[in-house]
Amino acid sequence: MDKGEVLSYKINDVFSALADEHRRNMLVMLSKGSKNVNEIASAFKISRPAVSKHLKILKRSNLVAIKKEGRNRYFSLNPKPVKEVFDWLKFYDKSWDRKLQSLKNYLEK
Amino acid sequence: MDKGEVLSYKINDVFSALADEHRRNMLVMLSKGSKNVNEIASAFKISRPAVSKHLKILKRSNLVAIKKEGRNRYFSLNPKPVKEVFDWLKFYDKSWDRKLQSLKNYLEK
DNA sequence: TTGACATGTAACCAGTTGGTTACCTATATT
DNA sequence: AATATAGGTAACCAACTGGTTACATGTCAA
Repeated sequence: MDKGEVLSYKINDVFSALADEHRRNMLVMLSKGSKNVNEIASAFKISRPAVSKHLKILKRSNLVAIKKEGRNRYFSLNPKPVKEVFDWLKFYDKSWDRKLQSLKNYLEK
Repeated sequence: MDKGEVLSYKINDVFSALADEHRRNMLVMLSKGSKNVNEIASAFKISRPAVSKHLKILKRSNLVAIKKEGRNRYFSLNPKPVKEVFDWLKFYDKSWDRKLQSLKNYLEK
């Protein structure tokens, strides 16, 4: 019912795309270089059409880009939507700089 | 089918909890102080039971904590799961420090 | 103790998700 | 031209979501 604000346009799609283990693992795969559908599918136990559906959802959220080459479709990572996620999450602390610092400490621990 | 890894336990719930505009707005509300169900519900156009459902999902993801006081239930923000989200997202860039810096620049722009 | 208030739960509905198998199209290969 | 390969689409199913209204429970107040 709620159509969302201008700034957070499509951020729903980004969050729900990330809310699945298979899709997150696909993104991790793609972070090591672009791959075609069969290369991606062979790394998972689900069927290839199921993988196609996941890739469609990742495409919808703009987390991946597609380049056609003959009969292959190469998927690659698009980091831009992640910025939106970070941008939204900053509400969690008004002193954003301090947050980044404590987060950095946390990750380095 | 996939049960998830130890480190990302429940992170699915965090992402899907964040994948709804109403729930994100509830979190923003709570970032300004704890509130009971009616205070939260009165800020939205949906019914109170619908708000209860959203709060249940936020509770499941551990993004909020509940304190009972008489017949009121006060909801407050729990920032811990957000760290898991940041932790997961760091795969996006091996040079995490640089990422934080460019992100900081982006947000300050 | 009677009633009002705060909140959760049940039953229902329509739409979406994540999986399957079967089939179609397009591009290579021989 | 015939066949193999890459990948999308359709039809189906069970489970979950997000909303509703109606009802139940627990606590405060007159």
